[in-house]
Amino acid sequence: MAVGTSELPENITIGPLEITPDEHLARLDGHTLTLSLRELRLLTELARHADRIVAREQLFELVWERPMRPGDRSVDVYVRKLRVKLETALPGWSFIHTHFGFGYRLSAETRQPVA
Amino acid sequence: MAVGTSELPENITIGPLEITPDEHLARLDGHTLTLSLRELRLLTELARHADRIVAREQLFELVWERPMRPGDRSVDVYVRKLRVKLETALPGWSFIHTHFGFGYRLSAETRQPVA
DNA sequence: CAGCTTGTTCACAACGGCTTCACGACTCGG
DNA sequence: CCGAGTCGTGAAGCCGTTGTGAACAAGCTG
Repeated sequence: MAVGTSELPENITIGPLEITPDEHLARLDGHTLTLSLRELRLLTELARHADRIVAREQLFELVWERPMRPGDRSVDVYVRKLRVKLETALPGWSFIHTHFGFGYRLSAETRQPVA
Repeated sequence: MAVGTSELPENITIGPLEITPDEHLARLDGHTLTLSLRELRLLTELARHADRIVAREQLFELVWERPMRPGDRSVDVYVRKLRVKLETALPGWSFIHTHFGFGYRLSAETRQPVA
């Protein structure tokens, strides 16, 4: 596979979460998620920076490909949408973690021990 | 693998759905479906890409073997016809899933937990 | 030719996605 | 414990996409 020409989005696995940006597809626990374009792109960017905090502004620019206007809440709104869909598809796990004043971080964590 | 021209269609099984393109035949839950040529070909192409999203245009070109004109709704209409026949033959399951802005995806899912 | 099936196209209804706003809950420094 | 700023959340409005029923044309069969 040629690497480096232009950043090809590749498959990403974060615990039970698998993302295949090429195919506009994300699966959780084997179950295909129904995501809108923005939702998928946001999830993809979070996943590409898994376990690291991504600043809200950086996240916006990666997904929306334009600078974020001050006070724009779009990222929050889409984080919410993703959280709902992820929680629905796989209850008991949490993926998107808020870092107050900084941004968000993606990592697969079980809220309860997997009993 | 060469793609497209001379590939012999093979039998495909997607959950309770079995397709035998050779015999222009599709069975659902043991029940033989009555499909027109277009319907069968559409279903077959969806099945060949099971669990993946097939873009509307790609689907059209696979089935109609000519480029899709902008605004052509044929795929939608035939998806509808297939959905009706599939639902009639096996209520409670859904097979053809819409991915807004991209296309369709075939996978066997029960709407209600199989209690 | 009459009747049926298939395929195509259209028009309108219904739905989904994106953006923005409003308000309440929360966090943190002091 | 307070206040300012940040985040969570639900909903409205607009618009493009998809769902749906039906009309119409073409071909086949008896």
